[in-house]
Amino acid sequence: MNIVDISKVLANKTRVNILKWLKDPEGNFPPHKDIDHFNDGVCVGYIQDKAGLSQSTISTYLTAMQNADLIIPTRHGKWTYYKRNEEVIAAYIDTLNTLL
Amino acid sequence: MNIVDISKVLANKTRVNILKWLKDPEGNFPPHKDIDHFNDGVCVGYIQDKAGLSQSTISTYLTAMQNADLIIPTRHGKWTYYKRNEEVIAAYIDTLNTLL
DNA sequence: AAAACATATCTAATTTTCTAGATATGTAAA
DNA sequence: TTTACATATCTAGAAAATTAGATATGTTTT
Repeated sequence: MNIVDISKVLANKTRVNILKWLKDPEGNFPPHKDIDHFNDGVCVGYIQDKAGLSQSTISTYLTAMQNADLIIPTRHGKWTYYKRNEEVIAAYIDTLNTLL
Repeated sequence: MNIVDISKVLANKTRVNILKWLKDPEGNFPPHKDIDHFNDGVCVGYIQDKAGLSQSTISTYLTAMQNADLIIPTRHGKWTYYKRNEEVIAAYIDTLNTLL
């Protein structure tokens, strides 16, 4: 858990929004076509539509967020689903609380 | 209180260190020559010495941190002292806790 | 008033981030 | 076994961040 790397992720409105949206997938995204739940998060295409940025940009963002351990990917067929890594998010805030 | 602007400040090791150091000025800096307390924080020169970066870089960092409302400047004679803005720091962490 | 000192701002070079188009890869459908 | 589709990676140009030297500003001292 790296404060600077995670802060870099949060230093961008779209990436902060993605984390917020993933907190309530049912409320923020349409249902998936292949599965009827959001247990593994949301597919890239939906996130892209909501963010209004290009496919490659969103993929780059998601990869950076995954490298910072903020989100967890799961492959379902041809889709990749991303969900929040609540442990790391909580640990980050906890660290800010004590160390900062 | 802007999440992205504050996160940009935290996206740099030296700036995070400055916030940490300012949490305990007595423990991290030598006493000032003109005054015998740290009520208004620490002068720029001491922060510069501790960080090991150039005067202009540290001044630029401190200005960015001040623009994000993370620190508060006070002028004493020819020195500028900087102290933490605890309200904004707490509000930032609070916002992360609920919104994020 | 001049010199000295602390800090801020200007300028500029280097590095990093942002962003998207083109292309590659992996999976499913025809 | 092509074709279509979803996502990832490559490439590259534009914008922003990093950093320091030079210079300006404000304050104190001589």
